[in-house]
Amino acid sequence: MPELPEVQTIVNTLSPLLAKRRIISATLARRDILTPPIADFPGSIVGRRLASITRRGKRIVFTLDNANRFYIHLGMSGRLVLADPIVPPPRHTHFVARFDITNACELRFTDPRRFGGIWWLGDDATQEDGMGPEPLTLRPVQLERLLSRTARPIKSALLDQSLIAGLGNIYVDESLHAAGIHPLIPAHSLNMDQIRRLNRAIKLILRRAIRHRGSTLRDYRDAAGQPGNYQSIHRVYARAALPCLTCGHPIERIVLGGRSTHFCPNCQPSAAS
DNA sequence: GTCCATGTTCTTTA
DNA sequence: CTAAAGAACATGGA
Repeated sequence: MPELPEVQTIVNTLSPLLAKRRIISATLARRDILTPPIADFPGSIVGRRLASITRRGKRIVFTLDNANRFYIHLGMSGRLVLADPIVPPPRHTHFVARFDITNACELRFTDPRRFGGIWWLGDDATQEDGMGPEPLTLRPVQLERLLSRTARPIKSALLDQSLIAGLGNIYVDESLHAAGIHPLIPAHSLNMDQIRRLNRAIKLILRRAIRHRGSTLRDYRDAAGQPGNYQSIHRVYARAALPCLTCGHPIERIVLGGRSTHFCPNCQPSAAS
């Protein structure tokens, strides 16, 4: 599924095209992707202008001109694509919206597995969203604070959206490798030097991934329907048994918290360095 | 048929 | 109480 870089790529494309535009039609093909199941979601957004499209964690947040907000989460297989209405929408297209834009295109939310969906937030901007800070602006002292509170493996801690927002399985593995930190090390036992390295590595990896328009393993597409390019330069993710691109040692794959976890036992020693 | 998948959340187990 | 493991959700590709 899309993680922060993929979601940011979509937002970067959609925002200049759709911000300040008016929604002229909306179709919710299946109600069960909407949380909470408000009575008339299309009726609540048609006729309004989009004030902004932004990213928060892995969420794509739409703010209307009347301060109502909703967000789309892409789950594992979700896509949010602008397409020519002449072209029939693919299977599993659950939501479509049109805007007062001159070039004929409509916004389509398509999600076969339906782990994603649309969440209606209403106009209360004060409510807590339950997510931790954004990794791209995180300071080492903040990261140290967050990690000091838990003995879980560092990989599990970084995947926890309530601790840090936006990281997923790919970029946690890539960041830990870039920082030279073993995924099983308890989060609270990282020393300050490791935390600074990790903080730097996360930002470096995320920025690089955004520059390459994200990673496409299978389902991810950007808002124009194009795959990302970053998957071709993953250094550990999905490279089990292949030589580490840094030292040549075979990449190891373990299962941690039910997720595939890839690391180089040589570059990422399990004992504190 | 099997296993696996970019996520989240709930339940079970220890 | 905490935390880790496991299962569930649903679809499709290899």
